Amino acid sequence: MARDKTAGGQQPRNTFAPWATAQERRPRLARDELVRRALKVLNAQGFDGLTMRRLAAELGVKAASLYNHVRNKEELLALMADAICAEIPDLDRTEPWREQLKGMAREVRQVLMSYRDGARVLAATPPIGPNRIRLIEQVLHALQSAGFTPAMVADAAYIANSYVVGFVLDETVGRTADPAAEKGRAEAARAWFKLLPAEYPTLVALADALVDSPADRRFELGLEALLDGFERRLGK
Amino acid sequence: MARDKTAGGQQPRNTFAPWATAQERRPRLARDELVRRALKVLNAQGFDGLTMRRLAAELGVKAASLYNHVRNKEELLALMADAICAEIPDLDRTEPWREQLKGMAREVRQVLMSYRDGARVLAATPPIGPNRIRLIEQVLHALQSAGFTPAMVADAAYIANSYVVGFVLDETVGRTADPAAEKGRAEAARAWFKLLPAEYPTLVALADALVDSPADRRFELGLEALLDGFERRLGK
DNA sequence: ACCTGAACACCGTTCAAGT
DNA sequence: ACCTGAACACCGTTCAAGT
Repeated sequence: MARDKTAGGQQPRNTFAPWATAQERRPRLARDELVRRALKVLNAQGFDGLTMRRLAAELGVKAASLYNHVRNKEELLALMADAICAEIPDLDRTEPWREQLKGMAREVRQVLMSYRDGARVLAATPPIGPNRIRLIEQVLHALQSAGFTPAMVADAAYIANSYVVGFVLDETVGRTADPAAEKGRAEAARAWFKLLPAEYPTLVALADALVDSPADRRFELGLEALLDGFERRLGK
Repeated sequence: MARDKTAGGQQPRNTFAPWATAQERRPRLARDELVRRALKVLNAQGFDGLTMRRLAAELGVKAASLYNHVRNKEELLALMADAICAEIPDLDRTEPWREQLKGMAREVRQVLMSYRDGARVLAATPPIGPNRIRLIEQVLHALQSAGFTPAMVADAAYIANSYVVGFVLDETVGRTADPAAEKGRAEAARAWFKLLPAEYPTLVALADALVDSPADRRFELGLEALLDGFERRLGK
């Protein structure tokens, strides 16, 4: 009873496990579909709204069924993180190391921003998926080829990753999808800054600069600053 | 019934609300005590284990009572974040701007690391408490006095904050309190790195450098790199 | 002014039972 | 091989009721 509530469709009734009857067992497909749908729920509900029960409902299934495909929510999140990273393209090895790292950082930020709370998924999850490792490998390679020492390669890669994810995390927190609401938030912040008591003169004076600082420019600035610092240590 | 389970003590039975009978109403004290205890629960149980119900138990009270002192858990977390920031000392205005920022960054990291999941509390919370604002004011002042443009002051302050919090967040994730377990984790990571398939030659080659990179050195490196980058833009 | 009991609407996860 | 019902041990939050 109560079947077919999920989609409006002419597709098979249960879009999650139709292959079970349609052909050979293909557990791989099930997992991929699971993750795809989990990302859909993430975009619709946000990180805190992504729930095993809601994902199950999205799949037209009961929550307990999910545990046939995934050990627990932690594993689901790890799979989601890797699926997100799968969208990040390979580095272009023909470019100089600085350009390679810059491109990678921009791509990571862009992909993370294309999902609601994408950075939170990455931050909540150990970097063990094949796609994340692929990216790490490439960053390490670019730095090593540039002539950095092994210790410096390791540190620079860590730092670059933590900068990008931390930045997007910061950028995302308390953010809404609605651009009108965003504008309201900005104006409220501006007014709030300007009304601060006199103990905070610099903050009041810089209120406009703080509110109007575009995240894109800020991201580039921090990135260039970091790369400047790395470059300076190329001879070690 | 079942009173006095909380402490082992000769203090008043209910250490949370004794002032209610002891003297005038002092709601301020109650809030401070609430936050103090919440931080204790945080250290004992971690961010995910910090629960309104557990905090209530720690205070010898039922969960519903907490809502007399705090609007909701979000507000509690904001108060906790500000209490943590209260421990971070003022900048020393007699020092050059670089030293001031470096000192602040180190202090923030140190204080965040002194609490279990301290960085998660900061990251989950908007920077609106008086102590956080005090720190922002001081960083802005240091940068402005150094001669950076308003836009650059705003960006550099944002970036510095996001670097420090992001770094500690990264540093903390999946970490345990037990140093023996930490050592085990490191060795497992080393072995895991070395066993990666041949598509990841750089990662395998750098396994030792990656595992042995001390977080302190890494933090300093990223910090110096950022400050180098900022300094380079002093003339704008 | 504060605390409590009881409830509401949720969580993640397990497990015997079904097909 | 997979899904379900039912349960377990939790969540945050509200609200009428007590003192």
